[in-house]
Amino acid sequence: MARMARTQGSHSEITGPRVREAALQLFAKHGYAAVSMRRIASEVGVQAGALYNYTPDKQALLFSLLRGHMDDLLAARAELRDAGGALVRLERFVRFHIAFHLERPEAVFISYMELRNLEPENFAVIEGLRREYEGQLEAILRQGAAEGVFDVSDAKIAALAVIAMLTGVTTWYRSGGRLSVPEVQQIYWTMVRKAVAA
Amino acid sequence: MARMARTQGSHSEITGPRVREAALQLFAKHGYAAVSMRRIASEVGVQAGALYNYTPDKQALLFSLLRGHMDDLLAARAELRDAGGALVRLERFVRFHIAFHLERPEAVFISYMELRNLEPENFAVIEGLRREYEGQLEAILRQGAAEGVFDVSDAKIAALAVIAMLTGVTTWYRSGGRLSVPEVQQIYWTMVRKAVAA
DNA sequence: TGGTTATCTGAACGCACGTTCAGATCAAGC
DNA sequence: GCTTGATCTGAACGTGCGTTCAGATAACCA
Repeated sequence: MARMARTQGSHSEITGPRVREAALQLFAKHGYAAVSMRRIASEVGVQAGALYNYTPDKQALLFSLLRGHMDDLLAARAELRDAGGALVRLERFVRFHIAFHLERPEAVFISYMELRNLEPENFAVIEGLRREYEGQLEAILRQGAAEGVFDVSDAKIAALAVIAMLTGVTTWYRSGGRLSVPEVQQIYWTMVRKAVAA
Repeated sequence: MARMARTQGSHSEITGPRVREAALQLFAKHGYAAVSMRRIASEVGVQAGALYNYTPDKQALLFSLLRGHMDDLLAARAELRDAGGALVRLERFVRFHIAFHLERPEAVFISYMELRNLEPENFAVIEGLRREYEGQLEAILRQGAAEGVFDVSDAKIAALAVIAMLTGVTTWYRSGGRLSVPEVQQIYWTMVRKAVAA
């Protein structure tokens, strides 16, 4: 006797997140274009058609993942206490950035790699959120320059350089490896502090 | 009257490089998996079948591009004078890395993005070449630590951090923009020098 | 318990993919 | 100028793609 339609225990609150999680992992591992809807469905344990209960199409699924990641990033950053002198603000930023990014390496990966697979208007949205985040670091660097504790000839470039350096941890860090997250934070914070110091 | 086969002016010395160049540009812009052989062929002005005079398959084409890029990188680096104290060696490395990478942004891009589309044994080759390059910077940092001019707690991590920061220039630099290459080199060299200074 | 809605299957659609190959045409050397 | 080999066309192959949808079944609610 064939099971032909709605399956036992099926629930959108369960299947929905599983679809997103499977897509995230597969996109990170193989790339958006290389992953088929059928492959995502098979990971979830469902037929391909069922995915369309959760996304209007494949592109929207990718965008939703990137958008969610950027929203999470900005929300987590907004929850951080952010008062004080430029030096302590920078230290908080550095430690936050590393911890946040090491917690979700797949989302970080696709947020950098799959931008080009976004339709132009979707791309613009993500790009805008990213610039907002970069702008926060830039503001800290400017504050420090004004306070006289930092010496950066170009705050915008310095912000991009620091973020590139910090985000790079996701390419080599392996949990359970030689270094713990706090140790990594300490190493990078030391380098950043010296790099921008007056 | 239909032109049916070999076309006028066709030459492997001409078509071959054009195939590689078209593949490089398209892979960089849209990603390996998203670019079809037909699309590459159309860019070259040829039918898809003709590409197979120049590569056994699509995967080999990608690998050849990455391999060529890494070989170019190591060869160019090897041509550099590399004697002297750690400080001047580091400065040479930084300026070289920026100049080299800004000259071939597409190759840099795919060398980082399309690694996951390499078959395991091809991946291992590229990974090995990359480690060799990273090792050269690491050695400079160790030398500087021994000389007492650098203070880096972990030379391997510091090397990766510096390379990530430097390579990041390719994501924002636009030729004809606000900054010239020498200006960019100066900004980054200043930050790197301070970051690792004793 | 019965009716309604949410969820999923299975099949189908047209299309594009990577790759192969026989045959046509051009370039080059004698 | 003819022959030979290099180069390309055009068609074809099987496969897998994203997406749609009618119908079947489970979950839910009155």
